[in-house]
Amino acid sequence: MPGRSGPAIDGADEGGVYRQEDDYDRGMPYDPSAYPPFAVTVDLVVLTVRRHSLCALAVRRGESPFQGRWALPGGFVRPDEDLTQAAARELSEETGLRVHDPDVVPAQDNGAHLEQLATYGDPKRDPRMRVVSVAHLALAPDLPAPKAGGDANSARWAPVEELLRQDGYGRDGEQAAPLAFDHAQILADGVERARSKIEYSSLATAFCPTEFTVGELRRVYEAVWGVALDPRNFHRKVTGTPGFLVPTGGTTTRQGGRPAQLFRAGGATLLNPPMLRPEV
Amino acid sequence: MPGRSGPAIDGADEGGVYRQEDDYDRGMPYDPSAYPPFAVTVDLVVLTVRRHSLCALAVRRGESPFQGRWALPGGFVRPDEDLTQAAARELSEETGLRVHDPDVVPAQDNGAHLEQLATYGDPKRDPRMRVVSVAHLALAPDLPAPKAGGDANSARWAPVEELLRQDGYGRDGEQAAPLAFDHAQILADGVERARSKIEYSSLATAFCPTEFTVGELRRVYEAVWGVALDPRNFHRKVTGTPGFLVPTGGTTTRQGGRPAQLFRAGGATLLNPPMLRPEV
DNA sequence: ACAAAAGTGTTTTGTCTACACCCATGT
DNA sequence: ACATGGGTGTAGACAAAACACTTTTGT
Repeated sequence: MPGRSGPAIDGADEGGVYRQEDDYDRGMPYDPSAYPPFAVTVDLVVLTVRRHSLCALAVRRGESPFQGRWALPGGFVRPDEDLTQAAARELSEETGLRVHDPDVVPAQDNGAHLEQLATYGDPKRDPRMRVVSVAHLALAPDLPAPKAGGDANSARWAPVEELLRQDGYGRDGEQAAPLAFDHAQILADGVERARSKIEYSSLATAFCPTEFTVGELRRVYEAVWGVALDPRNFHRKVTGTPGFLVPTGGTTTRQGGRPAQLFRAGGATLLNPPMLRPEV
Repeated sequence: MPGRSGPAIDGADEGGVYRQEDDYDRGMPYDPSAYPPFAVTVDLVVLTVRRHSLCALAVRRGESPFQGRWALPGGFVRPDEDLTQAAARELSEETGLRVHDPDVVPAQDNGAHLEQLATYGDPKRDPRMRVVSVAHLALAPDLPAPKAGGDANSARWAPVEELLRQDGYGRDGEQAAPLAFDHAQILADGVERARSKIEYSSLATAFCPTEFTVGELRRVYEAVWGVALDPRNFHRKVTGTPGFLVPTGGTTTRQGGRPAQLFRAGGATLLNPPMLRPEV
């Protein structure tokens, strides 16, 4: 057992405050002074598709550190709630979205998809204290407008390339300074997760309203992947994948042209065969 | 903003101890009494392939709660270390394995693969206190024998089906009681991650020694997936996938039969085309 | 009439599967 | 000689890409 001097009580050289045992779960009693105090938060990567581009929800920081910079929405986990509950609460507070109930299949309640993304715990990621943040990924259909704290200037949907760009300025002169903390990394990880997951799952429907056309679903894939897809092959593939889409019987011409069939998300969550992302 | 009364200071009804703001990162100063105290740990799902079956490392708990039950190895995150560092330290302490340096490609240092799995934070998952555990997944080649704390009876490699079985007994009369805490769920998630990830990545080589044959790699896939694969097609596929395997020039007859070429892991991490897992 | 978007059919090209068959060693 | 695992060839099933072509609306 390399680097292990004995069966406990390491870390005394950091001030003797914490007992950092290797084997906490072999029987440490509850003693608040016996473990290092961490703050645990949830941060949210909320993605949607607006005007043919993949956008994320960003909130403006009002105070130091990173005052005035954009950040991902997030907040503390409360003592009595699960991580997923905390993320769902934050999501609801920021967007008014309810989270889709996994027991209700297919997802026809217009709720958002929410899943855990990854956890970020670099000791220096927050200069104020040790914060471990459990990032979550939420996918939502296009929403009216962000309404954060009543302050219209404090939250917005921004294209992810703009939020991840470290140089230059955004579309309307918005300064494109890097996101606060390690949120650029979190956002990049969330986008990558979404990009890969719509390949082999029916997740792309989470970006669509309850009823949608094949063309609208295709524009979701095109926006998330940043590629152009052949409408004919896409149509054949998506309607031929069992359980992906169920026709509602209705049609719409809201996209112009010939009336298109309306579909709802089917019960399938895993697509077989998968949607293939074109090569680079 | 449904359910939101104002721009902060919720949670006072839980005793007024913590300020559970929605927007901690908009400027809360460091005040230890201002956030709920969480313990943060890492738990490890360490997988290997032994005797044609997928095995995980389990340690015996010496004290309450769950005294005498098997659990996953784990421990506290120290105040000055990253989550990955904590997991690598625990892995080294439990197995002596070094973690493969991601800068050294291909992985020829016999190090283990280590990645973050998911985070578990149910308020009741540990009866003693609020513990948020960041689980990690480690994949290792077959190892001599576990050496945990010098006590040979306190750690073992066990087939994952045995550890996940909630009824009956193990192979050598070992009681198959459920794993402690929520570790059965964590193990199941880790196994599922490994099973899906060897499909589209070169991760399966992490179960092999530095040099290995195509047959040995095939037996890894068979053990992890629990299926039989056609040796001829597997050989063609795996040697035909660019960057997956690099021949070393040597041969071996350690499996009997005709001498087989030896390979090292190639630089590729993502396999294209992927290895296809046979249908159920 | 024309543009625009929705769908269908067909050809070509490639990959997966199944299995016949040969190769090189140990006993 | 024969068992054992390693490796190649090949034919049929199947899926994907490319694209010609028809359908149904709005203007």
